[in-house]
Amino acid sequence: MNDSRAADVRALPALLLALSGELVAGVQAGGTARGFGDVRPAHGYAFVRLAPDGATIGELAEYLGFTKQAASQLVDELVRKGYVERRPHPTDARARLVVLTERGWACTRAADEAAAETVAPWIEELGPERFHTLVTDLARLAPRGPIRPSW
Amino acid sequence: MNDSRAADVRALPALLLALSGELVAGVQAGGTARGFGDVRPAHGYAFVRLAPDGATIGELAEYLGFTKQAASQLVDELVRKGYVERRPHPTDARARLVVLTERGWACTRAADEAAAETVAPWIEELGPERFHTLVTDLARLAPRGPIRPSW
DNA sequence: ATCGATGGGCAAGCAGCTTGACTATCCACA
DNA sequence: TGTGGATAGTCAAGCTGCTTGCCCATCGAT
Repeated sequence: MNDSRAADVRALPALLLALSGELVAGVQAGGTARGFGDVRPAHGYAFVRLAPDGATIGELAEYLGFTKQAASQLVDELVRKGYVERRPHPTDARARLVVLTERGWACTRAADEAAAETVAPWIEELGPERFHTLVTDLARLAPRGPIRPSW
Repeated sequence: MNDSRAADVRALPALLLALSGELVAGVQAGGTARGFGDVRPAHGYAFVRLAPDGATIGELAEYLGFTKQAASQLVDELVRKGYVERRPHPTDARARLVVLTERGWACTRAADEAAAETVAPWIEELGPERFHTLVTDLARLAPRGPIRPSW
């Protein structure tokens, strides 16, 4: 009994990493197939923060866990590729609000579709009930902070 | 019903990424606490391939999914830090076998401990049975290939 | 009006990976 | 048996994405 628990503990890390790796690869591939091959996974994490109402460079940097300078460069690249734009901040003349363009929203939707596509066979494999249990349990375990690239 | 399934599908990616991010962070922190702060997550993936019997540079490169040159540099760094050593290959004079040193094995054990430590509260939260179900289900879904850094 | 704190850009530097060219060795075949 | 293409690995150079250090403009408390 305790042996099997130890075996579970030993197996879990690899399983978790393998599965989340597969998810990232699936989203990447699905995004490319839909014409968004020029966004890297790190951009996806940024989109999550920018999606609802936009964010300042500083907020984005904090969310991603890197420097403002790096966040600014990342935004430069996304501006160049047409996914976001910098607007004047409504209440603070120092700050600028970074928001998604229409293409940015399209990319976000494509990523959601690609994710759903990647997950679909998992539902197939486990069946809806057991899949629901899995999601519920993961929800109990997962921290609620920002989702960052983890390598 | 179908609504709740769609909600599950939408929630799963973030949960999976959050949890595996937490795991990586936990292993990293636990490794640092045990005196192995100079290994990056990418090194960990290499250790997995090197652990049983060592590997050649080419095998390691293929496993990690990058070039032989990059694998060679990674090994250089690990040699410099005392985690691995290059030995002559027993049957092929062109090749060299990269194997873990005693410190490399110690680091591997520390990583396992740190992973177990990170996972422990999860068992606490779900209870042993439900945790076992979780691991079983993940095992049915996870691909069986190499574990690579995914960002 | 002043001054420390905050938002963010500029420039340089560094780490980790890729590409291309090269050497040493292997092994299949004439 | 020796010759030639394939393979293991390294050297050197270059690129990309991030950090560090510095700067200016604006904010807001006094």
